Amino acid sequence: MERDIEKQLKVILQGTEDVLLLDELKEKLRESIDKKKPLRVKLGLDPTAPDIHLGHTVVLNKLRQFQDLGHKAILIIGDYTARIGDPSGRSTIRPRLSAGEIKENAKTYMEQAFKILDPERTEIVENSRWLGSLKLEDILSLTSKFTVARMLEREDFKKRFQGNIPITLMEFLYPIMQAYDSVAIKADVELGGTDQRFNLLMGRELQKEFSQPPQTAITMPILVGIDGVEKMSKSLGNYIGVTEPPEEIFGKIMSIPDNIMIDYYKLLTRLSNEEIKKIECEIKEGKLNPSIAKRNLAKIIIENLYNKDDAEKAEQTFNRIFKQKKAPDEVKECVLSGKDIKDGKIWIVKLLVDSGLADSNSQARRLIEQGAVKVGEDKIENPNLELNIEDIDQKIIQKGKRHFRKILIQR
RNA sequence: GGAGGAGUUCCCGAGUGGUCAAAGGGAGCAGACUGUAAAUCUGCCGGCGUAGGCCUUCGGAGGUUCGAAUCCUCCCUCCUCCA
Repeated sequence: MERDIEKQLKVILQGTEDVLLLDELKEKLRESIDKKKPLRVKLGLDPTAPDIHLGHTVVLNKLRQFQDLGHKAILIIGDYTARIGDPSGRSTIRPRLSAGEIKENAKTYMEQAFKILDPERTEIVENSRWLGSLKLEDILSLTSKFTVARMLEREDFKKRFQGNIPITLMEFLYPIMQAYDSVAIKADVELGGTDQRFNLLMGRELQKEFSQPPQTAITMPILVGIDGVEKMSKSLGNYIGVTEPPEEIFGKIMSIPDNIMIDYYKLLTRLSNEEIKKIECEIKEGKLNPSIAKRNLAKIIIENLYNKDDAEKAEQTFNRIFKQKKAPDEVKECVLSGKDIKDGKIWIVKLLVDSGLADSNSQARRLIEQGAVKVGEDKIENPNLELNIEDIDQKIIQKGKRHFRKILIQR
């Protein structure tokens, strides 16, 4: 029994930032094992954007681990809360979304979340189910349980308040609604990023008000984006989407700064602490080449989202392009038709723009001047060059290291 | 309701009558190098033109002026303070 608890704990605690409270969690596990009753583990996702990225998967992975330990995952689609917008970590008010947008987003969210979760052991609920039917009376009753001072204890609210940056009353309501979700589904555990700490704690408090045992709050570190600086987010453009093609993911992982690699290992793979420590040490001692470690990381991540084959292929493509400096097997095609061809010739600048390799003539010209353009094996140096279409049919045109187009002439 | 402040090129941000397509930083792209699309260094970074040059841009619309991102008028948006 004790060993069982320890075993589960080890998995659960992997990579976590904080557990409130750990002793409570142990008790819950004990009871769960004792009565063979799985824990109800809550994760709320607000469908505020159509795609999920690796940042979201940190917490999804944790939920998956709970599932693998036999617990029940309860995924709350925050279709109602999305309309308010979580103020966590924000310095400004969020733009509000329409019901239609939210519905669309929720759909893709689900599909993508199941790249990680086991659908068999997941319960999905939309929080509009209970939040939507609350009456003003109910809301008054809920809000009466919390004080303004308590709200302002929260770091981001405090900062905004002190910095004279507006906070709407609606935003104050957000944590309360999220807390109410926990009451509604009787959560034993709630997962979230560290920025969710306050919201998770509110859940505990509200559950107590409703005479429920308070949920254990487990927070996961926030994943830093591929720029290595800001947190991963779509709006900052430093993200890797879970639906991106394997080759793209591979490349993006290879482009993360070395110094965040270990964090990625910790948060995006299910390797044990020991295994990760080992990798870290070997890199430090010079036994393991960081680029190899990064390759492995990329493969593990792709394997989780796709499968082993795709991971292998992605690596091969990468090798082809960067090691052998060759075009990949599959190259986007660019079909040229009559209108840009004059007397059987086409201007190189035009070709670059038409194929989408350059945004404008000026840019294309600059690229050529910088020696970034190749047609077939030949580097192009003259921006005024006119190419015979006979010579370039089926050839590959390349911009920089990694952008290729195969030319097809349509007659 | 009253008073004040702000809106600049993808983002941040400098710029208060000509030398402004607009400093600086970031992002992006390219080149060199490498262990990688890391790091570092260098270049490019509104559009059109082979080029001289031309065109469009500084919240919007007008106006003053030989000339405006910069001055004036009106409008729009955002923010702060007082109530």
